[in-house]
Amino acid sequence: MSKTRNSKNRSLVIDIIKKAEQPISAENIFNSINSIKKVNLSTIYRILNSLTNQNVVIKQLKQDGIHYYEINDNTHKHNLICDRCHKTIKIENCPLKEFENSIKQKINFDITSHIIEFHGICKNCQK
Amino acid sequence: MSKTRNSKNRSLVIDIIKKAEQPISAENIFNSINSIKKVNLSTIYRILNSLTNQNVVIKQLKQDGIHYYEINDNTHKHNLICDRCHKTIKIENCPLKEFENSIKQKINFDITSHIIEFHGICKNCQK
DNA sequence: TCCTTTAATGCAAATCGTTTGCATTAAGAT
DNA sequence: ATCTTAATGCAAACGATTTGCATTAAAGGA
Repeated sequence: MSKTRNSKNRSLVIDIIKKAEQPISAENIFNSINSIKKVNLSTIYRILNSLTNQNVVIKQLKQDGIHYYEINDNTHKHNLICDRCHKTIKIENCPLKEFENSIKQKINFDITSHIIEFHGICKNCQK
Repeated sequence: MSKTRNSKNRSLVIDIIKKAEQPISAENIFNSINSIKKVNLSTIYRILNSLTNQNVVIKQLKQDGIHYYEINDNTHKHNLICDRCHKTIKIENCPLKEFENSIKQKINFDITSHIIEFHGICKNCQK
């Protein structure tokens, strides 16, 4: 294994993902950094893949065909995506723990991971 | 609205998706049809998009970056994907109904749809 | 049945997010 | 300060899907 160097871009990317507080796309990160200094998109992708492999961030492909990244704080969370304002709301408790247990008991399928995409309309946008 | 014609390819595609009994990709369908008669991939995509818009089939983008199609029988189901044999197991009852209600009550977010991707190891492959 | 209309198709090129090869630059260990 | 090699920029490639355009073939009416 080669050692990961602490490049400026790498820490910039981490900072931006942290600040975002929502899953954020490569292009978004690219734009954020580019407003400060010039970077190449492929650099962003390489950094993101490295961060993903090292479990620093979690990568999820959403139904819009774009990968979104968020900090991996080792808690299992899900997001609610508002289809009107496109904001994402974090929810802390995962509703599927018991379900996964019951599936294990019923049909002996061992669920090791799950990805959910919730869509709907947030409180504000319902007005 | 223009009227959809009952082309041979269209009904072939529907048949193949039905027979598959698993979510199936455009390329899979393409190969199936091509073993019988010559078709163009873009034709398959056009048929699939038409079927999706007419709610005849349901389209889901999975984490592998490929769209999978299954017949829409208007029941809400989910699939368990075995990461070893890559088979898909259908599960009939959705575990998220109560959860969605509780979210509505707690934070007044109105969940209109959700997509789940369960991964794990099936009964057979655990041996 | 033959005509007419227009949806369906084939083909090639375009799209879009992401990845890769290669030459250059710069971390960070010695 | 020097050396090794990870990080970067740039352009080209990638793979799934879409699109433009010319051609073919359903399906309704004469």
